[in-house]
Amino acid sequence: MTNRDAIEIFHNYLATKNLKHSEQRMSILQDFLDSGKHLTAHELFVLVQKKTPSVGFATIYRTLKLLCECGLCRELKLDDGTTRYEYQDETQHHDHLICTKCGKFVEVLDPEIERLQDKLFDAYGFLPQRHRLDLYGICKSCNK
Amino acid sequence: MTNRDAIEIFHNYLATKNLKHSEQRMSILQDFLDSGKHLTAHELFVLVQKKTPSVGFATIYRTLKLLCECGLCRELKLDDGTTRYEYQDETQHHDHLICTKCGKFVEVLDPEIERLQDKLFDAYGFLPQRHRLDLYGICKSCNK
DNA sequence: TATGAAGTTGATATTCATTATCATGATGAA
DNA sequence: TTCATCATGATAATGAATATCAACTTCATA
Repeated sequence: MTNRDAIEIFHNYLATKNLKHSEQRMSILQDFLDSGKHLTAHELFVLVQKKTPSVGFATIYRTLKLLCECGLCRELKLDDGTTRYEYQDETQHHDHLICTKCGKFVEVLDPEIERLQDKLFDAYGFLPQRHRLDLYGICKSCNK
Repeated sequence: MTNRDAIEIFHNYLATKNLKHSEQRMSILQDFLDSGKHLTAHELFVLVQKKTPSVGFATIYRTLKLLCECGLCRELKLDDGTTRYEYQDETQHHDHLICTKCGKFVEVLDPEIERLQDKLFDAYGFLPQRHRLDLYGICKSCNK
């Protein structure tokens, strides 16, 4: 999915909800797309402020909420209590390897694990909705 | 592991840290052990207050922290933002199936998934520390 | 069993992330 | 251009968790 696609998804979502465009929303989306992934709200705030200093903190949260609603963003509540937001390509689910020293995120996917998870849902009579797998460890460069 | 074992672990931990026993700590541990698992701090607070009304909120948090430190308790930060504490039998790691309607927790374990996770750590050169797998869905009784 | 150093407590203040409020400003269909 | 509606920034408010502090316990020692 290109940035253009993402922007269109956002526009369409605003349209269906009778919401309006705004410079702030576009600016936030742009920085969100351009930046590395897995930002905190505060980190995104700092990024956006560089180009659009007038943007307020509340608008960051409001826009992140919209992005989550339209599927472009995923909210990650980590075990250390922080919340991070990552750009989500709907077509590409993944889990995370997280370095507990430097905070590095690696996106991983193991089809076999995914399959076994569905088997677990099934075994307990659950209707699967989503899952959350975070693998915490120490990355190669931190482990020297 | 019996409750008696757990209490001994807690006592030993206090001893090694030169910490003291107290009625409050024992009362909290007892309720924590007796109750169902996966309590919020507030739920535990309410439980404890029934028997020991004078116990303050801060002491609940302080004691939960100690219990986590000595391995009797695991803190779960859930995707809905709530934090729950579960009694942890060190010998028995498990993951969770969580019903998004009624909040039911089912403890599950798939040795094959565990094995594949270690393979993932390995494939990316990570030193494994821990992981976190939450499966969200709708349980049988909520799906009727 | 009395002492006292050190740890513990409850109440409360504080912090921090997030959300709600509200007066003012921006958007866009007509 | 109008104007109903929505969005915004500033700020207040919330809620969970932690820090502070004076008063109270604990427990090793005398």
